[in-house]
Amino acid sequence: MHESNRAEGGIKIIIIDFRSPKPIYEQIKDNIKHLILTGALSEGEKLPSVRELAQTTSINPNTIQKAYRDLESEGFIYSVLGRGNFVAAPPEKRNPERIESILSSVKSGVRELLYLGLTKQEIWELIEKTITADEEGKTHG
Amino acid sequence: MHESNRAEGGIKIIIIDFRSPKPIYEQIKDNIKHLILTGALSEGEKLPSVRELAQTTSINPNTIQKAYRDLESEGFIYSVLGRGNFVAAPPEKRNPERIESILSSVKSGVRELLYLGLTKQEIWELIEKTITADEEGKTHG
DNA sequence: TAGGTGTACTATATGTAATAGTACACCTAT
DNA sequence: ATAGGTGTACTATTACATATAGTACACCTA
Repeated sequence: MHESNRAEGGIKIIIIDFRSPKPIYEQIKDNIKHLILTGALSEGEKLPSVRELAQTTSINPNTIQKAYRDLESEGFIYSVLGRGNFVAAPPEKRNPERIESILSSVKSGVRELLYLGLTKQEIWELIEKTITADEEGKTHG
Repeated sequence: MHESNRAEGGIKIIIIDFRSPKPIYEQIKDNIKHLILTGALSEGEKLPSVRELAQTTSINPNTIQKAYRDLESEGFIYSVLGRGNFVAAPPEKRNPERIESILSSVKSGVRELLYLGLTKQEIWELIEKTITADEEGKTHG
């Protein structure tokens, strides 16, 4: 099992599965997005540099840069030339198109869960359980 | 028996975006899955043949076949040699691994919706609205 | 100034996706 | 038995995405 991880300098953990059909840069994006959305990474916090993360994960710097570039264009992080990449602030205004896009995939997932035999109540509980767990995990001072 | 369960007018709706980064066979899979999960296609109903769907969508038969093959291996449809492809029955036993996999992506989506400013209540309502809409759309005899 | 940083660019190798074509076994209706 | 439709399995080719390797440059900080 090929996996790389690292915990230091502000980022908790990055796990890559080289055998997954999902592109490496997508896995990196999902990893960092998850850390931000769950509050494991706070606004303004510094991410590992392109070269550092490339070394610690044994992944090509170009691949790391592509992940960072995407994350920046999606508003999750921002880059400062010569300094590094940092966690951005959550959006202030709502983006209806983006919301609709994500909502669509969530609906599809819920439909499939119902198809697999789960009830609405079960689904609500399973989702809410982890969401509230996220809240607990955030830095509360 | 002059009237058989033919796919008159064929299948309801198959929409392909040739400019999408998502592979064509994935789009076909998602389309058919959606029709099954929403009840637009009922158990036992016949799907368009590989060659017919290839013609009506202007897509290579091999691409259609790949979509059908995947859907069969995932349990949504079943193929009968010489007769065609048909909608399978929903699973009887629960598949914990598969449920966990889908649940994971649903959670990620919900987390991102919260990040985008939606509240739990809003998300519950938006999801449940379409789910119940699906129920209304099914053939109720 | 030196070293770390983001960024851009070319080039190459690999795998997937999509197409085109052919062939065969099976089912149904005639 | 025959003809036509069906699923299925191949080969081959083209196009594109992914990942890698290497180089170069502008910027920031100590």
